[in-house]
Amino acid sequence: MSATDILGFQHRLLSWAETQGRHDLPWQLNPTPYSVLVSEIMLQQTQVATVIPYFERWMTSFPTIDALAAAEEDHIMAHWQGLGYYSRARNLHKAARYVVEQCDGEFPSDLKGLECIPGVGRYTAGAVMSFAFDRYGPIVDGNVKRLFCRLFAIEGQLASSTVSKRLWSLAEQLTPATDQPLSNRRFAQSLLDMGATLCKPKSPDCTICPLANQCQALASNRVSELPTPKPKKTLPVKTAIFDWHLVDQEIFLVKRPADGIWGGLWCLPEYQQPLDQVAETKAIGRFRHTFSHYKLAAEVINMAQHRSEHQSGKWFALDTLATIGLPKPIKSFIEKHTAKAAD
DNA sequence: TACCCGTGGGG
DNA sequence: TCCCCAAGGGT
Repeated sequence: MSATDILGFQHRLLSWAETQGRHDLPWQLNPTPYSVLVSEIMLQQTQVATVIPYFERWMTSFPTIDALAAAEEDHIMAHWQGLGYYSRARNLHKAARYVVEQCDGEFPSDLKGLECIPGVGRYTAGAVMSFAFDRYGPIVDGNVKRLFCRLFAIEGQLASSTVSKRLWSLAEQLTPATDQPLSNRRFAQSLLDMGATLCKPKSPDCTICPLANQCQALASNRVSELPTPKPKKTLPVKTAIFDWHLVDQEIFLVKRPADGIWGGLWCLPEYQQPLDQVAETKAIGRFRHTFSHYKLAAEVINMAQHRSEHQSGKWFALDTLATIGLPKPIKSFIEKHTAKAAD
């Protein structure tokens, strides 16, 4: 694109966002590097409406990066419970300690420095640059990918290195330099707003799009075909057995290791063995759950002799479960099977 | 590169 | 019900 085309793009985009963009999201109110980081991590692969109440609670409980760095992991996980992708919460804790201990409490204000923070990749580094510092920080997220793939009629898998390089290259070119009159913060927000509310995955509003004139997908009637959809795969089904011990309104839970699914959360003890190899069991119930990459068919039983094998386990009073993090399906199962006690 | 990592909204 | 996919990062 010529320099004139780039300026035209930037001005049409920002002028549209001035009236049609989002200006009242909680993390737009008084952005600091810390609040921007928290919101960006929460927003990874998670919808805005879902994040808002989590963000509000988080900033109330952990208002500063020092408060977060000093917090207990269980307290942190309790605040993340239900958001999913729990490594984000653990990384955010690491990030706080990193900035406090390695950076003297001061956020790096350049892309390279930001990408050294645990859980911060190229997108998030650009977002912090733009939103927190109002400086040059190109961003390529799902919204930008969709918008650019249509504007420039880019075909091919989004995950491929060629498409990825092309998208980042475009973002670097189209993002205004730090010292230009255009605000980097407003530019980044406008890109996201355009992708999220106008250039939507399904039924985009091309008739009122200020960029329709230069949209190559629209010109060639390929808007619905771009970006190129991912090849779909059928999810494998895994089975799991969970052990149920409920005595005097207390339940026995085990803290899951950090690396696997539901890392860092408290859960019913899990067993992989076939059920018929376990003696003296009582059926409690079953549930199904779909993850991003597999389906889980779970059975919950009571195995009297197995509880003592879990040194890491602890008993929790049912009315204290809100103070720790539990996997959503486990929490739902416990609530369902202890509901009668509340009446 | 492709897989792992959650949950919920909306068509 | 099924499917896509959401302000991605780590490995």
